[in-house]
Amino acid sequence: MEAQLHGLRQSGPYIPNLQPWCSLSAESKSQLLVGASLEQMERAELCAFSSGIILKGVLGVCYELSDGRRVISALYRPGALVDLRRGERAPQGALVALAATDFLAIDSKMLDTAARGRADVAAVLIHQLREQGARMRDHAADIVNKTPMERLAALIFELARFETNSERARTHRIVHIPVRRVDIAEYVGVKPETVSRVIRRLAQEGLISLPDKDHIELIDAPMLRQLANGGRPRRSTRRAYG
Amino acid sequence: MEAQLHGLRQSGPYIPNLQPWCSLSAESKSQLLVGASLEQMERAELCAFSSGIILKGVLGVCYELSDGRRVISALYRPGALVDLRRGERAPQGALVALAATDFLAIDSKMLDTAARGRADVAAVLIHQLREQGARMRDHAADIVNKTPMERLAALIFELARFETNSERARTHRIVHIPVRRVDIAEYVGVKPETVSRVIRRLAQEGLISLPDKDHIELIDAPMLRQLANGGRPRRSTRRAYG
DNA sequence: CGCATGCTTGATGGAGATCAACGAACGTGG
DNA sequence: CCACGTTCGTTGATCTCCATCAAGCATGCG
Repeated sequence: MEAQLHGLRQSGPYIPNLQPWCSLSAESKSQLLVGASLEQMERAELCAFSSGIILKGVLGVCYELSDGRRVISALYRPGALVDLRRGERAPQGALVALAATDFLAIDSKMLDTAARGRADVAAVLIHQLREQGARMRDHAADIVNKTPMERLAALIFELARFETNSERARTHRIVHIPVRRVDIAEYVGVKPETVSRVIRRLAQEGLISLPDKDHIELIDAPMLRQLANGGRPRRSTRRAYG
Repeated sequence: MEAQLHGLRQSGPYIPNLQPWCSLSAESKSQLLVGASLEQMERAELCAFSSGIILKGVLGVCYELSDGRRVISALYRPGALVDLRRGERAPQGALVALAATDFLAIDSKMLDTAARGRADVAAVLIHQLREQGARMRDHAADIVNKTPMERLAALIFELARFETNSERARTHRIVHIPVRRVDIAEYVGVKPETVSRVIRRLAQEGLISLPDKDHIELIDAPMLRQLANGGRPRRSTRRAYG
């Protein structure tokens, strides 16, 4: 329950060999590493930094409501640039590890300086911010007015895009679920019990299968995609073909 | 229901005299205006452009689900930079006017060029993208696991930050509601009937008053803020003090 | 007026939260 | 090896809040 802040350990910070970052020039990379630190975090561990790059694992932005409810408003996958700063107001929500995670914490001022001085850094920054804005809009659309089944279907496709399972997902259509059921529930806005029931029903209806608790195999991906997009006949027709 | 695309009319495009834009240099302003067009849109009118600046009114990003459900995943207020582009994939959601709106459509390539060549444009772009990302995270947290009452309370504060009522909001704490009830419902993820009931209950409990249908007066702003943050005793206690 | 649009109110049912208990996996220590 | 505790996931039974359906108003406009 109680997560603790973590000091940096003795490991060499490095720019990951992932999508947007590997194309940066050597000078840009080394400039970003000035003042950067490699944070190796356990699950449920809070992160005090507000900008950086995910090297491995999953981070989430967690809001704690006054009465104890927790919600997760954003997920960050490996390779994602995290930048929680906002203009005037103080940032809201806490950056928390949802799994064992390596995080390259980048000094915010250095990030700004690099973006101002180097065109490739600025391009990557703008690209990342745009991409994440689009993902947040998609996510908001997913959770605003969809049934739990549709939300989970959409989440499966979101997790399928994670770096970790790009190979397996493409070949065997197996999606790794890197977070706990509770985190899924808090991200899509249902209760863990409902997550469990919905996944079971998706398997019963033949859309997915469950090799183990951490993996989901896509059996009928087109149908699942249609479900994620809100394409259920009319009313939810749960046991229509039961 | 059916919105139609709109051609540009004969009016002079101009950079608005609003917050982030008025501080740009004259050269940057004139460069952004190359290829820009002033779109004057009626309510429910679609916008074919994916980047620009709102001069007046409200725009929303609207997702149409396969079975006819509509959701609004983002709101843009006057002064906001709209940039719906995403990296690889095609942008999702349609830009639609939720009220009579003046929109300065900016050519996407020109926006990129200006951001690449001019530091002040890049700074504004990055600032806007960060700000909107933060707002989207807040919004996702608002709609994920909150009661309709809490969602509406949060929405009132979001609308209070709109440019239109900055003066009245500060003096008399009166918030202008620029969109229809249906749009509110589709944005916060409830039905119009529920919006109506919740607003009535907020007024009954003395948190707000309703001068007319388009305005909300904040009577007990701290309590409303606490409600928006999820601070309801335990269970919703609707008729507890009936 | 006659019709359309938008907002509100009431009555009802159902989907998901809630409460409670069980089961599986894992590590620890005797 | 087994007893024990913890964590996480699952399953079942009940309840309640919101969607749904339906109708009633107010306003605007031809």
